[in-house]
Amino acid sequence: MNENFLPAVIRTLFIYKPVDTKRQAGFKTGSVMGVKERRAAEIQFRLDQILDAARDLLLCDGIENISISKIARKAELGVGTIYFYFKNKEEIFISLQEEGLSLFYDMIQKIDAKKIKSDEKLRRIAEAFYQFSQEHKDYYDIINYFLSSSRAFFKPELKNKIDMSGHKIFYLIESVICSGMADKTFKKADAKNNSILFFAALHGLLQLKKLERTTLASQNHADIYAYSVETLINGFK
Amino acid sequence: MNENFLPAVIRTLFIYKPVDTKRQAGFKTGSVMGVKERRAAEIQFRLDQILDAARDLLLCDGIENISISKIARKAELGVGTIYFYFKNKEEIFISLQEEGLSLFYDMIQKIDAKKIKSDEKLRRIAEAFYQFSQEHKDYYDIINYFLSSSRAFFKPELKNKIDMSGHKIFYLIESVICSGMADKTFKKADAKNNSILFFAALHGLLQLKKLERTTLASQNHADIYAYSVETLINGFK
DNA sequence: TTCATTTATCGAACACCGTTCAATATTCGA
DNA sequence: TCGAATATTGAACGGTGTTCGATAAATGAA
Repeated sequence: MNENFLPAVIRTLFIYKPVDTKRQAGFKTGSVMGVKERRAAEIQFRLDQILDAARDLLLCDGIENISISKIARKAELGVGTIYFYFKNKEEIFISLQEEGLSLFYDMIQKIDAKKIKSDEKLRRIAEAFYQFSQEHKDYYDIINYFLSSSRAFFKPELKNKIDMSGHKIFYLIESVICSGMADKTFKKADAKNNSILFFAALHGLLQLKKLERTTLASQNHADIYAYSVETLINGFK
Repeated sequence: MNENFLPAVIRTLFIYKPVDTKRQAGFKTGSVMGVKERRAAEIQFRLDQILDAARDLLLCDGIENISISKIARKAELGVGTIYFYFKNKEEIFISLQEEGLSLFYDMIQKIDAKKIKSDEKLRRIAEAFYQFSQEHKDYYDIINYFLSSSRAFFKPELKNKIDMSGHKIFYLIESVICSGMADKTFKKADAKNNSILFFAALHGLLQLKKLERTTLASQNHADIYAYSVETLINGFK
């Protein structure tokens, strides 16, 4: 049956899913919402719909198994519609990466809020990073997707979106180190550089996890990680 | 023209390239080489032929633009032939990665051979790593391809091949740190753990290079790297 | 030499992928 | 009510990695 031969109103009510889903979500023409607002809400609805599908796929099947056609099928949309809302696959990935970074930020932000010494904060942040890479492996994968991609640089606008979320994390670590220097827990040094070193080292160590049991030999990776965290923190003191 | 209708001998001499290339390479039937040896040499010849093509593509067009069909075209072989000599694309990549690791090993091995203090050796190794990531970017990319892939683990046999080359590098760094501990340049500690931390930190820092000028803000990446190397080495003292 | 077996080569075929685009439907503002 | 703008679609495109049956060449035993 070719749906296109049905009167539009019938299609809208019974077949034409996109509109139908919007209706279900409670969008109404009328005086409650202005036209502009409703449009904005509808666009947001579609963006969420697509990202929900993409996130499902990420968390279920892993980053390697996300494809536009799968996203489209799961979101009950056509492939072309995806490209109406996102410039390309990378842009969808960036949104998911932002979710991941934001999730991680929340974790370390809670640690920062605690009334504990700076060195202990760093220790717990490192612990949280390790935990994040294990328990939210898929989000961690998608963060790595950008961090370790071989394309030399991102297009400026994409880069900015990525960096917004990343910057907050670096900044938090830097501020922890800074206050550690203020209360003499840490010796005076370049806090920004130290925060980058700290993060980079943890990141590098997590990447080496897959060499566990061969190159890293009998060593237990978690032990190496814990040892390294202590060594780094001691270096700051 | 369908080559298959030509008598076999004609095809062999004028058209059937594979045999032709082998001939050019000087393989002869006869008493000089045993049959087994010649076969082994021919196989090696094909392996090299394929890897040469793959390496050319890697160094010319970058890791993202290597495809089996391109390798086949460049090597003047059929696609199927590639799969007769390599199980899959990953296996070709592993061979190239081994080349890269071996190249890097040679660089740091020369440093290790010098009669300089251990801390200076580490400094120069770090420098060499940075240099390697810049001047042999394509080799560095293909090393990262495996280090940062999201597939949880490699099949055991592949893993072993990867680790053979990687292990030597870690071992060399460890031995430098070890002898530094012996002559009191470094304080006593777990040399293996320290070597892993050292390498992981450098690796992490190099990955962060692409955040230069945004998340890393105005900071110059080379400066951060140099600072970090000093900080790490000081931590070992 | 003959001839079956093994080894080697090939490229079409397969099932995907990300992306584009003309066709079309819907909504909007005048 | 009627263009214009917006939204949706899926087929089509040119690519990917991999498989496989057809076929040729080399081998070794009879």
